[in-house]
Amino acid sequence: MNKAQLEYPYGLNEHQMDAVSHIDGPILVLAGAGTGKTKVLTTRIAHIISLGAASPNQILAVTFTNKAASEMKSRIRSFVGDVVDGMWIGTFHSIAAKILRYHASKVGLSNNFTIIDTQDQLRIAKQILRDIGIDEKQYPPKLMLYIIGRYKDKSWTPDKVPESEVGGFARGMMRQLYAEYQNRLLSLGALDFGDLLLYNVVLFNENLDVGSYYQEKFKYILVDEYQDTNVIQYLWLRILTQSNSNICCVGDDDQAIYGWRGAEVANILRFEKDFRNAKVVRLEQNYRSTSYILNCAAQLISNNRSRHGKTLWTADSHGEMIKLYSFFNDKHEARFVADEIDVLHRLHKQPLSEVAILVRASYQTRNFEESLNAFRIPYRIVGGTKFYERTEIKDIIAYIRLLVNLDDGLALERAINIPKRGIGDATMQQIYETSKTHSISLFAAASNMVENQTIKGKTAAAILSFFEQLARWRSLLNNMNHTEVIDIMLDESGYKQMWKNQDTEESKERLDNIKELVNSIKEFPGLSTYLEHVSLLGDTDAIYNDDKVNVMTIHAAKGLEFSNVFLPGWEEGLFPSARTVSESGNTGIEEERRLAYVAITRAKERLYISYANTRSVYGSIQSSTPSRFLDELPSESCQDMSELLMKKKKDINNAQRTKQPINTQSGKKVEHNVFGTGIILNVYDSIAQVLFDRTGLKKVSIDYLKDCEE
DNA sequence: AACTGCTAATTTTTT
DNA sequence: ATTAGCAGTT
Repeated sequence: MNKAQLEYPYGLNEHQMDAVSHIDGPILVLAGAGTGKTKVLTTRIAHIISLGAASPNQILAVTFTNKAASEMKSRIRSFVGDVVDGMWIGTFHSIAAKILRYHASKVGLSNNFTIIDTQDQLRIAKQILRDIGIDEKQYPPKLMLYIIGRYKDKSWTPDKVPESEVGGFARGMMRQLYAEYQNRLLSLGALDFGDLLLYNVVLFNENLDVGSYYQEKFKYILVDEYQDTNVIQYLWLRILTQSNSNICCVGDDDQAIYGWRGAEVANILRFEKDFRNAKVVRLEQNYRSTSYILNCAAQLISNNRSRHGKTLWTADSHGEMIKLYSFFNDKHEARFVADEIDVLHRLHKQPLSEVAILVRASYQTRNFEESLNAFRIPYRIVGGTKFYERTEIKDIIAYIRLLVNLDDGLALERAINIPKRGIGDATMQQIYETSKTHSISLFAAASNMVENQTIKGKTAAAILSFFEQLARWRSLLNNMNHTEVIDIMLDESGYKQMWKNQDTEESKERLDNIKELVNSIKEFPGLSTYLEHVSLLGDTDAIYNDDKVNVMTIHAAKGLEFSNVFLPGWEEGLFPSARTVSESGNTGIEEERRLAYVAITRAKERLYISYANTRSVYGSIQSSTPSRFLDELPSESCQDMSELLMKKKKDINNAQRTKQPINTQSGKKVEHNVFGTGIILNVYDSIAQVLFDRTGLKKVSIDYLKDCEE
């Protein structure tokens, strides 16, 4: 324990105390990795409450992820108890949504607007391009959405997009496409993520009374990860701080990794100019990592030019050197990592939850899933295929959206023919046309067309019976618990049956997911509350306290820490990513370097960095050179393990050559000198999983096994 | 309307 | 290596 820490309340050091106690006026806390920034934020809020400087509902704390928000909440709760429930703590988007629901009508919205996800956005974008007659191949809808997203990040409504920014997409029609996109969303009663803040700013600007209400209301504002804010978030904060500027922004310019989605590092770099009389506090003492790890990170990031600059230090010891490895290919790399984790777990008694594999691109996780499986090491992919992005979950949510609002066109489009009811593309196209020409919802259009026989026969009957079912389920909601209604709906609609009929491993898993979904709905008072929660959830945000290895992208690892960290795939083209380099040049390289900095600083004790000489990408094999970032690591903190590894391999090979190869088929009976007889379950890279008669499941090298005759 | 089999595009990172 | 989208078939 550091002596300086004991001299201040709350167990803070001098600089942390500075950041906590200076509550009046703007303050920027430049908090390096592992310097206790969450502690500062939470203690600061507790401090404000204990001084009586503000009541809980006058405090606004914004974060980027739900995870960070709930972490903050629970830590504040430990200081002040349930008072925390009255505070405005949440992501930029959830707070913006909350405000927007209160004042929706003032910006021409209905307060039961739905928040749509990327898939819905994509469908709308495709429709627009098709209707206007623009070739999807030449102008991809994804790119169109990306451009619109960046417009929104800059707070440009369609009429505000500058001429210079219309660009080459669809021969300069971007502004028109954007306007059309906004119109369609409005007619669907839907908002995308970007709209939440966009309409907030419009709301404040066009209704000064609303703006000033919130300016007065929020006495203290705290912002986490300020380096990742974009222009509109910055504007939003500026508006809210107009009457008093008690704003505390915490961030680290060296950890700015979201430039690609519109974040402006400039926000944090010019804080002192934006907020007059701003105090700046630097937190430079790191409480997380050994000095080898810290030196590594510091040396690497010093290659970046645009930064505030700070010097992290630690009172911790050297620890172990950073281990560098080179492998023949990506499979070898994955196998080594799994093997080493096995050693860390069994020999060094490291809990698996203290081990993380952090990758640059999510497709890299595949190899690790395979190798960890082969070693029977439990793992979790954090933020992989997210729960709420699974087909079955999205289907059911579409059904629920219809229960809440029949006019939800996107939901109807999805649910109407799942399970198959015989309502196909051609019919949907007709319904869609009618709804557009009469400006009515898809539901209304379909109902009318069935009634006046524009649609006839089997199709009409199918639509009618589905709509009648919907009406019935909706009426059940009046006198029945909403989870029971969902259960009934899943049965009567034939949705569950559809998966049961498949009867595969996959369909069973889907049915389990459905169960889990229905369970989670129980915790909400009503369906609309539930939908709000779901639509704002970026990742699963589950609380992970079971003992599993964590596999995730570096982006997903921000804010987390682990005793043992593996950083595979440090190759040119992958990390730094070729795409970033070609799109953003040197700025891109610097962002990639910050990403590397974030990755390294996740490690507390042991850090492994590796690259593979060849890697299979798109099914074909590509060779690559080591990442330039490897050259930027200080050699005195690193140890090149490749040679050692080569030697070890050679020894094993030699040993194997002298021995008689044994039959290693699964199910084969074998004998071991120490463990006795057992049965082989599987073999991976000369390591066999054997179920021994006396001692149970063990992993042993096949070199120590011999055939056992019965 | 639903199914089948072929081709082309895809992989950065996310609220 | 997978998958979405498409044309042609039932």
